[in-house]
Amino acid sequence: MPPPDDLPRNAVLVLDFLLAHGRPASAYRILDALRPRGIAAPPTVYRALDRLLARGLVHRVESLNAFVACAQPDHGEDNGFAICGDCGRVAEFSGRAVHRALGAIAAAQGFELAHATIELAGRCAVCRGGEACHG
Amino acid sequence: MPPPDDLPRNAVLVLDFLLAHGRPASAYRILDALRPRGIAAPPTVYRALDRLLARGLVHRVESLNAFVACAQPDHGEDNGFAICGDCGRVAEFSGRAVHRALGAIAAAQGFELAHATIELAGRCAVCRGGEACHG
DNA sequence: CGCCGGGGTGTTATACCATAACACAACTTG
DNA sequence: CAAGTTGTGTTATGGTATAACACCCCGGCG
Repeated sequence: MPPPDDLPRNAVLVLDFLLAHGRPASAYRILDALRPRGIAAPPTVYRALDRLLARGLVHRVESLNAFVACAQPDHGEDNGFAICGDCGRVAEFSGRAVHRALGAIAAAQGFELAHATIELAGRCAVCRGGEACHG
Repeated sequence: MPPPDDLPRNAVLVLDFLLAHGRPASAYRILDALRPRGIAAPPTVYRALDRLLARGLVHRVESLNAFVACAQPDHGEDNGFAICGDCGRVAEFSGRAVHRALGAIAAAQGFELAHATIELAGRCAVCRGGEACHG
């Protein structure tokens, strides 16, 4: 199931930008960044994001309405993000253990779990260290 | 810290609607419902929601960009929602155990956890039962 | 009384997030 | 070539959220 590297041109542009960006970016932020590279309208960005999401190369961060490149495309479906309120970076963790626990909670209510969204807000180790974080 | 019942008029209108509605509603959905009651513009709804969120009487469902009344305002900060993809209802669970686990995961990365967002997508027991769920 | 201040509200305008709908070019397959 | 599929470009629109400003009500206080 993992991604064969036959991505269309626009998807590559978007993925490269997100990887370089190193933190979540909104679709319109991506659009602005890629205008010089020939991307002119929102649907182009969203189409590229759809492909990348489908392959697990990018994740959506619900609480930010934003998207982030996945550093390790080999993990499962259910990921968590620790979102630093100071610098905006996210640390991703593959929440398999958490997922199991949540699956049990859901099952106890007769709920059939398809996908879990787990997002942690707080401050990352760098920002806690006292340094301003402008990276 | 729990809510003394001195809510402003508009907050009461919004909360009553959400309680009656029984599932998440977007701010604009709320606005439409309350237009006959004299609410005319988005900021009015968002102000009421801000109050209700601050008191824990309402929760935001990130993955739906929507809001839902909290049936048991006595639980903690970190809640989970099990969101049925068929009928749109959510079951809320107070994820204290989950929160502890997530806190440990975050701490292992030096992350200071302020708030956890946990949302499960899937199908609820009613909809799994085969009945169409139009409630 | 006259003044001030704060909270809640109303209103307009605007920014940001996301997608529908249609047209077109490139490619491949029969 | 005709037909189908995939990626793309473009326009227009709908849904979500907030900034900025004006107003009213009410309570305190000189």
